[in-house]
Order: sequence, then structure tokens, then C-alpha cells
Amino acid sequence: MIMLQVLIVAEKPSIAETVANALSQGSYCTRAARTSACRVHEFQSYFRGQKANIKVTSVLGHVYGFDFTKEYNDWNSVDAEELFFAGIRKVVADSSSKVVKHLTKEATGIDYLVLWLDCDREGENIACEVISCVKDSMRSVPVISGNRATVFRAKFSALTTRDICRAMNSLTFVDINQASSVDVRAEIDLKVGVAFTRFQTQYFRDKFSSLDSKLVSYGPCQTPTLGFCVARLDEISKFSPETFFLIVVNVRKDNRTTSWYSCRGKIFERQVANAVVERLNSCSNGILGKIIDITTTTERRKRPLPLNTVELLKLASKKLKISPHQVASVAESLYTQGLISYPRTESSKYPPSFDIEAVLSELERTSTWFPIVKNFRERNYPNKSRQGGVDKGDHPPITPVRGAERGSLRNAEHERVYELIVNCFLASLSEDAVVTNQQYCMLIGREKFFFCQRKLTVPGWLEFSSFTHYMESFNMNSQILFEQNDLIEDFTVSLEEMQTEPPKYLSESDLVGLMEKHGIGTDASIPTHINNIIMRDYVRLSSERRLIPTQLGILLYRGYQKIDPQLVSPVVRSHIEQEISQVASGQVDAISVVEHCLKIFWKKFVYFREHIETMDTLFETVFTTLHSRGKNFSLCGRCNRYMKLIEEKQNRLFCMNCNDTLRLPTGKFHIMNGYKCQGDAFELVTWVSSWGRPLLICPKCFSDSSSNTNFKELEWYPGMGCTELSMCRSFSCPWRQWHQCTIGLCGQCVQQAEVSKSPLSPGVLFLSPLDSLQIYCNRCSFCLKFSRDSVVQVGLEEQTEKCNVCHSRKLWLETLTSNIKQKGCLYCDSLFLVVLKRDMPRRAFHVSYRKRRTK
DNA sequence: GCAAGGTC
Repeated sequence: MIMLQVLIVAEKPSIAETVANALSQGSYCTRAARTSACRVHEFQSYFRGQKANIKVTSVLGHVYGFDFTKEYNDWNSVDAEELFFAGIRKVVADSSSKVVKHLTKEATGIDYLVLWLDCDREGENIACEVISCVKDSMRSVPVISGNRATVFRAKFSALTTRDICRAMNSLTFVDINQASSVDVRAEIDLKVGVAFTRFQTQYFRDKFSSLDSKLVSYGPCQTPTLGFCVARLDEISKFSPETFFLIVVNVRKDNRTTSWYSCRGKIFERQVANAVVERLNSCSNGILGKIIDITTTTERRKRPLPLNTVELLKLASKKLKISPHQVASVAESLYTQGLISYPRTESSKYPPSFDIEAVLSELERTSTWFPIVKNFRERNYPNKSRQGGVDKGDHPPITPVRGAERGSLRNAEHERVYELIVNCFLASLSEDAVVTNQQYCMLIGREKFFFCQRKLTVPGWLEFSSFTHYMESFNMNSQILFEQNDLIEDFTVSLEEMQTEPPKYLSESDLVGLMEKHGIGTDASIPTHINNIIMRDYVRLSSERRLIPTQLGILLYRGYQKIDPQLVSPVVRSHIEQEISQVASGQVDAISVVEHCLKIFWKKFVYFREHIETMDTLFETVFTTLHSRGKNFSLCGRCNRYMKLIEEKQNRLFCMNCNDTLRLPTGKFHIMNGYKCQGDAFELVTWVSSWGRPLLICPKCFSDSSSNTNFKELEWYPGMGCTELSMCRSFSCPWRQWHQCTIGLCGQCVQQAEVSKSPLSPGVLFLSPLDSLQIYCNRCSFCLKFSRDSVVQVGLEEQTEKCNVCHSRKLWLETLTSNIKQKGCLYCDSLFLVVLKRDMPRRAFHVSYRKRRTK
């Protein structure tokens, strides 16, 4: 009988292992694979009635992502509007380059492929990515549906052995509609996000000098996220505080003072409040208060639901003051250490198969948790978790998996997040807390006053350390002070003047809640979006961890609102989501949705670009415009007027006349009076970079090409500015041939190359274009400065006459003593020895190197 | 350099 070859692919390594364990009843072999994370678990079993060799492995999330084709990557040559119609392609995601090879290798010769991705749209999409990776390696032709199918999809609702086996016995097919709905979302997000981001980044950077943001980004998720923060700011600033009054009666009884408040509540008119107080005071002599009513009510504080991701983010931010981004990262780390279950889940209900007992015994094995769990059990817990909550099926709620001793984890944040997760787990299985409210009502004259005593009669889940601070609001030990019909003699009446308070800025926890409510981002991406708007400097985090919009954030929001409020509205995202859902359910085809949505956003883009000047007035109030800054510097090639040099984080030249901005690199600039670029007639400038070497550049050529060039990684040599960086568009420009300044190989470099066997070619010595009494090497630190006390001028021979011995170009020298130009080689002639009062470095090496090279 | 979505 032929043994079938079956490959199962899961979305992540942990699920691959769970599946292998369940299907093989625990007897499988594991081997390493090309990607250390995606191991392969093998066993023999039956597949569709035949004996089969089954391999289970995984990918690491998406294998591919979308990007523009290469020609669209240049910010300067591509108009942002074109991006709406640009070609896009699927490219292997950064982290997945090994995964593709891994899949093709493992799929070689297989008969069947079983896709065990998470049961959501993204999972369906990744399933298709896996198919495209393995289709050429399979022995059989990949058929994705029908009787002759060779590619199947496992749909599981829980990761229990029973459910995994059930899923394996009822395999279905990949849902192409769901998969393509993900591509729809990706294409729209990419094109819209990148087009708007590029356009507004360039627009604002070229316009405002004090705006140091490298990037002014726009995104269908990040921008509405910013919107929530600014909307709250608006609520705060619109708020006008109102004065109100509370009538308070302080009663003394048994050496204790209690404050009773008028049943009228807040009184907003001062006259009314004063009148009531006066009436009470005027008749206080002889008038007694009387307790006319005592009511006792109980209030149940429900235990928390099992923990899902969003809830964890909110709780940790609120109670532990750790940012959602950080919590997500700590939880991931706890998960990979095997301490907690998978931390990205929407489920808030334990599945029926969930083994609570197993978790409890794991906790009991540590001395930290043993007494707590023991105490917990002694109260006949665990209770079944609270009614309500959702079981999404793929991942159970976040719970501890293994006990950890206090102090044994990586750092304090790990400790606190782990403790919170354990506490939430125990709390979700505890008793509800019960609060008893005792409300007393007292009558003085015709006025009623109340006093409330709250007692926590059943602490329940509030006893776990993460929640104990709730208990502080209850006066646990208070005795009952008053009885029905008691008469009160000893009291004073007073008026408390107060003001209504504005809402506070959004906390991270509030923001997570709003994003979840409006469907902005997913549990895994919400922390990233929040982090994004902080990193881009649209909001700042206050010391109380509240999100305060910055001026930039506020201006962007106001600008969008002025031009097109939908750009910041959360509704737009949900509208797109609805259309995508129709693709997923097969009601509409993907292409028409992409076209439809892009058309809408393209129109928005065009309108936004036409009206962006309305944003200027907003920005000008806060950011300095280029017009009002800078000093006249070099000549513009278009209008021949002086451009202004603006030296900020991003150096720029700004032509007021042409209203154009040229970006310059970091460093200092000197003017090269009169020398112009042959290509565009802009005046050349000398740039002294952080390496301290002067470099001649045309600002226009530099600005046009700067986006493609990483200057830090380049080595510098004379003439590079206008030649080697291909900045210059003119081949006839003499400045491309800047080797007028070069002398010859650097002796110091030659020596170093000898010693270190460096494969790098040695540097070149050149006369500084700024000061002809200085000679530099373009690579090493060698620098030669002639003393002004003895040397008048040094220059290169116009004819490129070279030294016969070492091939260096000859220099002429004019000294104070001789007054005539003398000619010689820097290395080989004694001429320079006299003025330098030293020999040139490593001449012998220099010569030997030359000789060897010329052999 | 740019979006958002998975996962390490």
C-alpha cells in the first residue's frame, strides 16, 4: 500500500504543535527546519482512509505583503496622485523570506495539503499565500475544491483534541472570497495611506521651517485614532464650568462627625441655596433633626469576565500604568516563555473544554501562589465563570499556563503583567462582591438630608491584589449610628460652593475602548496605532498617562475637518469594512470594491490637494513659515535671486520668489561665489559634513536626488558631490570633474592597507577648495596644514604633470622667503620638507605600493 | 521614509 504524504500548515508554531499532538495522540517526532521557529512535527496516521505520513508545520503570520512596484518608490519623481492607479505587487514580508523556502521544501512530493490557519479572514488569506508557495512542489496538482481536491482547509472552533480531530475529519475548502477581501483592504489602505502621507509630508515640510517632523503621516486607522484624542480636547475646551451649591449638615454623634447632603442635590442658583441655609439657621434653635427613613439595599459587583486582549490592554494601562504597546510586548514575551496562554484573543468566555483545574494546580506548585489558591479552594471555588462573554473558538481567554514565583521573572513589568493575568483568572472564577448600602434620611424643618453608609459584605473577587484598591471606597468597619425616629440635636448647616469639572483627556484605556467600539484596528494592531500617533508627535503622553494632542496633531485634525471631515471620522473606516464584508460573503466582487473605494478616496485626495491652502492659515499661527526666516545665501537657478538658507534640523534653501524649497544635508554650508551648476544654473555651495570634509554640491541636484541616497553610508572623495552620486544631470559640467583638486594616493592609507591587508583602496589627497593651505585625505584622518607664517600659496599645476617616482601630481609652492613659485612633488621633493619641517608620511610605503601596482 | 494586517 502506498503511503500518502500529507502536509499540514498552521498560522503559528504553537498551533502546529498542538495539532500534531492531538492528531498523533502525543506520539510525534519534531525536527528543526530552515526557520528555527517553524519546526516540523511528523507522525504516521490515516488520511482519508489511507495510511499516511503526516507533517505539521507553520508559517509566522502573513507570508506576503503588498507594495508598489519599484518605479513608484521615488518620492520626487512620482506624483502622489499617481499612486491611486499604480501597480502593486505581493512581496515576501521581511520576516518570511525563510518561510517561503521552508514551505517549498516541506511540500516537495506531498499528495495533500491541509491548511490549518486561524479561522478568520486573515487566516483564509494566509491559506492562499501558503498555496501559492507550495503549488509547484506538490506531487499532485493542487486542486482547491470538489471531489478531486488535494488542498483542504481545517475549520476548528477550539484547540482541544476532540475539536481538532473533528476538524480533521470534516475538512472543507479554502474560502476564496474571504481571502480576497483581505487583499481588498490591503490595497485600499496602502494606496490611500501612502498617497496622503507622501503628499502632506512634502507639502508641510517644504512650507514650514520649524516643523521638524520627518513624516506627516495619514492612515485610515491612525488618523481616526488621533481624531478621538482631539475630539476630547474639544470637549474640554468647550466646557464652561458652572458654579453649584451643596447644602451640607454636619452631625456629631458619639464623637463622630457625619456629613449629610440635601436631597435637593446640586443647586445652581446662589439665592435659592442661601435662602434654604438661612431658613435652616434661623430656626435651628430648638429645631431637631429626625431620622425618618432607613433603607438598606444590596448591590452586586459582578466578577470580571475572562480576559481578552483588549481588556488586558485597558486594565494594564489603567492599573499598572503600562502603555498598550508595552503590554502587548510583555504579554508576547510571557507567552513565548510558556507562562500564559496566547495573548491575542477576542474570547471572553472559557470554552466548555477549558481545564480550570489544570491551571490551578500549576499555580499551586509555586510557593507564591500556593496559599492564595488554597484559600481560593477552601471557599469552594472555582465558580463557573460569569454568564456572558463570547467564545470565539480559536484562542481561549488569556490565562496563566504555568505558575511563576514572585521575583523570578525577567523584570518588574513582566512580574506585574503576569500577576494581573493570574489575578484576573482567579477573579473570573470567584464570587461576585456584594455591597450593602444603608441610606438614612433626616428631616430638618421641611428639608430632607441623606447620609449613606456603604459596606462590603462579600468581598469576593475584590480580594485579589489587583483589585483591592476598589475596597478602599467602602467603610468596612462602620457601625450603624442611627436608628429610626432618632432625634438629632448637635448639627451645623453650611453651604459648599463647587464647580462642575470638565472631562479629562483620554487615557490609553479610554482610547483602546473607543477604537474597539468603532472598529478601528484589531486587538493586535490597536497598540501599534496608539504608539504611532505618539511617535509621530501628534499626541503626547502626560505624567498621568493621558493622551494630550500636540499642536501638530490639533492642526492636522482641524485642517482635515475644514477640508474634508470624513478624513478623520471613524465612520469611514467602518464603511470600508462593510464593503469588504460584502466581498467576504461573495455578494460583491473584489475588483469593483477596490475600484469604488479608491475612486472615492482619489476624489477626496484631489479635493484635499486643491484646498490644502486652507490648512496654511492654521499652520502659520503655530509654525514659522520659511518666508520669515533664514539669511540670503546662494543664487536660485531659475530667477537668479538669492535663496534663504534655513539651518534647522532639516537644512533647507528657500527661494521666496519661486516659492520652492531645496532640501540640504546635515552640516555647515559655505558659499562658492559665482560658481554655478552647468545643468540647472543654481549656485554651487560647499557642504562641510560631519566628517569634516568640504564637498562641493549643487543644492538643486542634491535636493532632487537626496531621497535615494544614504549619505552616511557613502565614502567621500573629491568631486563626489557633483559626480559620483549621480546628482548632477549635466554631463558637460566641469564640476563633475572635480579632480582638479586631487594630488595622489594618500601615504597613510597605503601604509594602513599594508598592515591590515584591507581590501579597500587607499584614499586620495586633495587640496581643500576652501583653503588652499590645507590638504586632506578623503578617507583617513590625514590632514596637512601649511603654516601661514612661511607659506603664501600652494596650488596644483594646471598641466597634470606627475612625479616620475610616485605618480603624484606636482604642486607649486610660494613661500614668504622666496617669492617665486617653485614646483615639486609633495612626497619626493625636498621642497616641501623645508616648509613642513618634516618628511611626508610613509613615503617609502607609498612608493613600494605604487611600484607593486604598476608591475 | 509612506498603510494595516498577521507573527516572531
